[in-house]
Amino acid sequence: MNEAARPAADAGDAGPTFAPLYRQIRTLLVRGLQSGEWKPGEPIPSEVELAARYRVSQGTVRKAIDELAAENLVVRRQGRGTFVASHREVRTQFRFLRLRPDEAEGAAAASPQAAQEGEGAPGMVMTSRVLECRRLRAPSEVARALSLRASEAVVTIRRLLEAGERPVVLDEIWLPGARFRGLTSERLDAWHGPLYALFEAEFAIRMIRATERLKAVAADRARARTLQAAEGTPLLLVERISYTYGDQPVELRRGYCVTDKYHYFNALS
Amino acid sequence: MNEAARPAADAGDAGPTFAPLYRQIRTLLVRGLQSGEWKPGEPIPSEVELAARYRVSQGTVRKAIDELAAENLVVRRQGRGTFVASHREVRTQFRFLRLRPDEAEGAAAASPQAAQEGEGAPGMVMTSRVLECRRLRAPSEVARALSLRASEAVVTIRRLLEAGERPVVLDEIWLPGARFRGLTSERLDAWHGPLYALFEAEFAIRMIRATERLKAVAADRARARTLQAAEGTPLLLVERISYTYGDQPVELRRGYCVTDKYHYFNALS
DNA sequence: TAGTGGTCTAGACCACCGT
DNA sequence: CGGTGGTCTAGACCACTAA
Repeated sequence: MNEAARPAADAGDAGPTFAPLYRQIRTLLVRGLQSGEWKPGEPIPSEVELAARYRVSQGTVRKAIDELAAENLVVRRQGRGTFVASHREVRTQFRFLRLRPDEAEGAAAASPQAAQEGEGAPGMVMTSRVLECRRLRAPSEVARALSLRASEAVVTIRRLLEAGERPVVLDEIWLPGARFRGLTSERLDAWHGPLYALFEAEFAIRMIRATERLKAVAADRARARTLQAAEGTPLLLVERISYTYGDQPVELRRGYCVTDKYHYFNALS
Repeated sequence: MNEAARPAADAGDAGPTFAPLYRQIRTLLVRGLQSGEWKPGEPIPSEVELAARYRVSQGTVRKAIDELAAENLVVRRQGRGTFVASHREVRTQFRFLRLRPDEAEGAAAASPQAAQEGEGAPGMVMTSRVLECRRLRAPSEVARALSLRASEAVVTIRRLLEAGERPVVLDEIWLPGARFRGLTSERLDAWHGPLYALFEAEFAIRMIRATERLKAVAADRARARTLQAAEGTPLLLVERISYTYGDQPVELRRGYCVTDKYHYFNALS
């Protein structure tokens, strides 16, 4: 690929976009992920193989993959290959769960380096209890967040995260109904593990990034009761929108957290 | 540098550490930043010059600088050079301020791509009012957070961030006294701009990363008054520890935020 | 125009992994 | 052992910036 027509990959054609070669390759790789050509947990072709396929040097493929790895779309494993990231693997399982117990941070405090990465959730043994799961027409505000037409079908889930007997988080979740056909209370009860792993395994939807807005709010009567807290207790409200490939919003989630013994962790760099 | 003794830079010697060449170069560059050889806002030597100095290829220097750029220690500017990052520049000024007004997110919501980066704080015109600045012996808990000996000298600052007439954040800050000699209330009043820019300009201390723990708490009597809110109002407590080069903690800050019209923004990826 | 970072290539060798 | 990602080099050309 170094004679003519540089700014357009000769395989597939990434559209009339002018971008460095490695970005075009990146786009092609993302398409492969999005289309399911390579599934979560599976390896993608080796660098030399991809270089041959796209008629570019290995270095160029490498730079494309570097970006995907930086965005956690893919995981490199020396000597083995490059694998499609999955919420089913322990390593990345709790990537989006930032709530941690206040104590047990001894290690983190001692080595700030380790705390910097949002890695792992030590001793985070929380059990999930589904309170409700039903289908309804999207409230306008939910429809807006999920880029749906007004009153399109959505699935809503309410569930409680508990540490031992102690309720910690009340999640209220909305999902586009069209993408989550067959999601029922029974299906949820039968699943043990992170929700995102279920979505990935059963509905072929992988969350790749999210934005969150945090506020402190007072617990209303109902939520206070299910969280076994006093009405008016300050709760940490975490409003999240999660996106799949192509920046498509596929989840709106509001988590109400009791933060007397837990905190939301974040690293700025 | 390709005949002998690969795993040790021949200039300076980064210690008995075995690491890829580019990491050793990276270490040397960080030392240059830390020692003040290159100051915030100034350019570091060009890639070819550094390659010559350290006797490595330009590609190796490049990879080292890539990492520094990814960590925001340095900023690349095509055609001009690579510059030491500074809190005085508009681009990176509010890198650590995650509080945003609820509305005015139209743009961010429309293009999630833009919202992903913590870039900029649109229309964030908050004025700072210093309520208190004095020196005292560190409470044990503060000493621990800042890695100081018990009851060593610290400076404490209390200040209010206001949007118009409306108090939004009450900050309680602790700094190691030894590093901040001459920091007084007058000095703070005379400064207009971010605190971190002042620290950088007057005390040669650059914050490069931070960790935060967020909780929802009820406003006590005193804080409720200074925030012009009712006692018991839910406040978002942001407890931050900031670090300079070498992972040295140099600031403990507790921010109490009124989040009825503002929220804390975060992007997960 | 000269100097800077940005892209792309080709090839060498190393470290790690599974068989 | 062969295959994979990881490092390092050398050189070419491009895009941008400033004088």
